[in-house]
Amino acid sequence: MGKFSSLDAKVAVFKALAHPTRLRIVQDLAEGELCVCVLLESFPIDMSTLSRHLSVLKNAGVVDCEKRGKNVYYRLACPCLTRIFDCLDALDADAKRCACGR
Amino acid sequence: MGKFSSLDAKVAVFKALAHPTRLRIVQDLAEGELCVCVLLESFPIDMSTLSRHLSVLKNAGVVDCEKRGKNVYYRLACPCLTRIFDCLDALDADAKRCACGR
DNA sequence: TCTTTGCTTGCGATTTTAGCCAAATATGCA
DNA sequence: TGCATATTTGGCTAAAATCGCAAGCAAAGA
Repeated sequence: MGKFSSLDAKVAVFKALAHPTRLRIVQDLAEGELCVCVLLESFPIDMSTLSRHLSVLKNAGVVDCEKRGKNVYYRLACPCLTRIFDCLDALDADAKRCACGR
Repeated sequence: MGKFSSLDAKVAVFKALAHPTRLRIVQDLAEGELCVCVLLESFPIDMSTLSRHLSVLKNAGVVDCEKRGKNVYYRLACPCLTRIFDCLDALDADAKRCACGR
């Protein structure tokens, strides 16, 4: 049984992505791993709030983290997750790739 | 500008999918359009609740609806949306398709 | 050991979402 | 026109999510 095979696991992934800050975090992490303090520079929010967003993403299986020295580095659990964005972008960018022709 | 190009539009899509009932509705509609009364048979919830879930999906641009006679028929706004599920399923079913090798 | 830095967690206040019931609306049929 | 059916909307309450502040904790360095 895969990580995202159950309905609830999928719901958790979508719920994790269903917040502007978390979605931007995921987009940032698509470029490569980042530590919390670096992420914090991109977001005008309290570090505790950022930390909670990261834990939502982690619990959903969207990201992993690793502590190295004083810092905690977050990365996408699977880079393939960005394909989800590709799906949406494809609908915008290239109607021909969309089977329904819209 | 496509329908899902902005961050907020993407968030709305994920938010719409971030509920077990709505996710199952989308899965059901992937097979083809259905009217509210038929959908209702699949879910042990109040019709008013179902109607609200459908309006969340509609406002996010995930589904469209059309009234024909006494019934309202819902369908996926774009069948391609099911590619989002394919993305997740691919991670479970076929590790080779996943660039990160997990 | 003591202090600083980086991050997480407990908590309370506020906002958002979900659910049901009841009322409103719209269509079709008698 | 009047009634039944199908769906949506208003109003309410309960539950969940969000946020910042303050406190806790672990690793690093003085």
